[in-house]
Amino acid sequence: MPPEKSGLLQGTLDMLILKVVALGPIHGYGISQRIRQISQEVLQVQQGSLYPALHRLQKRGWLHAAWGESENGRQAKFYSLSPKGRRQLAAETSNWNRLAMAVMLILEAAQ
Amino acid sequence: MPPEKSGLLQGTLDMLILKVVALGPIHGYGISQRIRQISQEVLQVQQGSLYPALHRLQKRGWLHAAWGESENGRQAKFYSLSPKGRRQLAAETSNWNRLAMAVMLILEAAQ
DNA sequence: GCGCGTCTCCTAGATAATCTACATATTAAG
DNA sequence: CTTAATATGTAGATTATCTAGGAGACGCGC
Repeated sequence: MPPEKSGLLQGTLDMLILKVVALGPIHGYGISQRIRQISQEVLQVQQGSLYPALHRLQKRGWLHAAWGESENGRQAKFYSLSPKGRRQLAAETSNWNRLAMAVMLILEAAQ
Repeated sequence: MPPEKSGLLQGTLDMLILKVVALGPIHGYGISQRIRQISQEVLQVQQGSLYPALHRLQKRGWLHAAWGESENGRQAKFYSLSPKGRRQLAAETSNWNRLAMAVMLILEAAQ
């Protein structure tokens, strides 16, 4: 039963990445740390999910990537949000809100 | 791009079904209607998702099924929640709350 | 009596996201 | 000198959900 060990809600990864990148240019490894940190250790992005997702988002023109130097002086690929990515983030966020509210309506339905 | 046409948040269907069944015995077709209705048309469960899910939940011992007669006098399979199913619903609900709160933390992170 | 929409069940195959597990290189710390 | 952390990546498995079918029964309008 993998659902309970899942560190993510399926379908939210793209949105989470876009949001974190929207806070400022950041490299892949940093994105996963930031998501963990902001979510207080609740959300954990596996590397096997992270990198394919980054490539996917880049391919769709939502992220731009450029090699640079990390805080520790290492080579790292820094991602930033394109205008298209910004629009996508807005769309996904509003969709998430609609759906999450709807789920809560069900969960709070009178016993 | 299927994410925006999705009538569901991936991974929540089992929980939604368990919750609706927890409100009282109900047949499959009724479950999908009820989810749509309570969610104010936001959540839409396709039949191709619904029936496999019901069989899955039954197989895991969370639901019990029995043939009966619907409100319209037709043959319908009525589902009810087993004790195991009740525990599962509680677990999934608390997990959902944890994850949904964490997602919101990210989405509300300072710009 | 016919056709149509709705109710109610079902399955097969496609799609796509995420995970596990692996591989690699560099640096810091012990 | 070896382990942990930083940083990137891929291949293959798993699994949920969707699309697109099929089927039977009932009620209603004509």
